[in-house]
Parts: sequence; structure tokens; C-alpha cells
Amino acid sequence: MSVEPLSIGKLAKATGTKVETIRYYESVGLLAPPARTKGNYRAYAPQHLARLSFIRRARALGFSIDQVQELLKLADQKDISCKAVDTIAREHLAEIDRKLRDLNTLRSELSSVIVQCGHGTISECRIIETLAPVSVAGG
Amino acid sequence: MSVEPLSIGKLAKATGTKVETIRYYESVGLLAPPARTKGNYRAYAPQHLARLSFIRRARALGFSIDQVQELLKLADQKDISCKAVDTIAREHLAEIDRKLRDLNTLRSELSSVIVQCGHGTISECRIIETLAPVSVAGG
DNA sequence: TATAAAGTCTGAAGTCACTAGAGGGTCAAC
DNA sequence: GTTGACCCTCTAGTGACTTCAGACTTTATA
Repeated sequence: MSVEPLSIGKLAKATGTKVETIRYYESVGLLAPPARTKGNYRAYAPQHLARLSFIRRARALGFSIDQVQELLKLADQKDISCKAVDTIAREHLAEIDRKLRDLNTLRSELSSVIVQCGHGTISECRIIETLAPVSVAGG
Repeated sequence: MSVEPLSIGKLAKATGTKVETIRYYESVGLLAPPARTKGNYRAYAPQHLARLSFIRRARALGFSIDQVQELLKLADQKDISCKAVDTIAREHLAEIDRKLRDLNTLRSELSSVIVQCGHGTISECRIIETLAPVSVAGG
């Protein structure tokens, strides 16, 4: 049972990506070139959809294109050893944990701002301090 | 008790930023211009350190410079109403929650890869699927 | 005190990851 | 058979830095 191929426009819509960005990803080797129709239109398979979704989300999380490439390699580990997979995964895990910590502290500060505003109080907003690890002397 | 001002190089080192990036942030109005020494060198106060730390972390989390500006405004709410603070904070909170969800799914997939590699097994790596919300038909 | 090395200054050009535009071809629908 | 939406390639523009050139300041060493 074969699946309908997607036009670039439909792929764009399905992933919330601009058409130009998809072509750009192809040009830098992030997304494999799809088959072409008789009229030279790109015809994407479902794997492209999954892959592009992943790329977009990983990019939105602050991973560089090179890092996304590495993560994608993990997914296709055929030509990569278990040890290499492990190393790459561990490195990314450490970075993800840093990001999670930062996001959580930012989140809790923002939501306390919201709560206080809801009560009509403008309180001290300590957003900056939450992500500034160094203690600031003198005050 | 006054605090030693920081040179741009020391500020850079303390925050893991390049000197040029700091000057760039000043040029786009993200970081306030510091005082200058007799020799026209930038002399940063501790507030700059906290602020720059915040900027770097927020950028690493995928917030644009404009968004970082908004977050910084929340911290200086003097000239901004409680309602505006609330609105901006809520919007950012929604985005943060999306990022947290994505990071958590990516994290759990990566750590299961690590566990399996630790046992010497290369299992199916489902990283892509974790961040590709759409179900892929045909297989 | 001289001077070399390291750090800083401004301004302009280069890079990465897109984004928009020009000029033209393809295709479904009327 | 032509109109309009969609697609093609190629080039240029934008945001957020990064690098470079040429000159000045400060610190370390002889």
C-alpha cells in the first residue's frame, strides 16, 4: 500500500515551515532530495514529513543545523557504532538538561509574575536573576 | 562599598560571550552602554553582568533578540502596566511550555538510547518520531 | 624607562540560517 | 486554451552574530 507523495507546499503546511526553508534544508543537506514528478516538482514521502517535523522542533529548541545533523545521524545509526551513538547522545543530553533547568526557572518566575499581576500587584520582577547564576554584590 | 568595574574582556569571560557579541548587543540596544574609562574603554557594572548572563541564556533557549528585549522589559516594569506585563508573560509562558514538552520528549528518547547502548544493544532509535507529532502511515 | 604583548577601540565585511523577489514553467479548473 | 495557484532556479536581503583591518591603551617584562 503506497502513500500519496506530498508536494512541497503541503509538506510546508503540514510542518509549519516555509517552502523556501524546505528548499534551503535540501540545499545544505539536512533534508534528503525527494523524488521529482514528471514536471520536476518535488514529491515527498512520509519519512520526509517526520524528518522535517523533527528538524523544525530541534531548531526551535536552539540546536544548530550541525547539531540537528548529529541527532538525525543517531536516528539512522546503521553506519555508526553503538559507542559513538552513546557519546553523541550523552553530550546532547547534558545540553538538554541545562536547557530544561533554565526553562524551568524562567517558567516559574514568569508564572509568579502572572499570579501577582492577576492580584493587581506589581511586584519586583526577578526574571533576570533567575537566569543570572552569578551573585551580584553591592545593593 | 563600590564594586570594581569590569572590562569588556572580563565580562566576556564571566558570561561565556565573545567581546564582539557584547559590542553587538550594545549596538542593537540590548545591553545598555556602560561608562567609559579615561582611555575610552568600556567599564561594566555588576548589573551588566547579570543582564548579559540572562541575555545569553535566553538566546540559547531559542528566544529572538526582540523576545529577549520583551523579557528584559518585564524585569524593568517601571514604565509598563501590570496588564501588559501579564500579557507578555503569558505569551512567553506558552512558548516555554511548548519548549519544555519538546525537550522532555527528546530527553527521554536520548536517555533510552544511552541505556540501550550501555547494554551493548543498538536498538531502533526513535528520536525522530519523538519530535514528529504526526503519525507516519505505511510501513 | 623603553618596548613588547595583550587588550581595547571603531568601522566594515563575512557567515549562518533563513526569507523575499524576479522571471519563468506546470497543472487543475473552468 | 487561458486563468490562477503552485512550483522551479537563482540571486539578493535580513537577523544575529563573527572576523578582519588599522589604530589606540594598558600591563608586563627587560
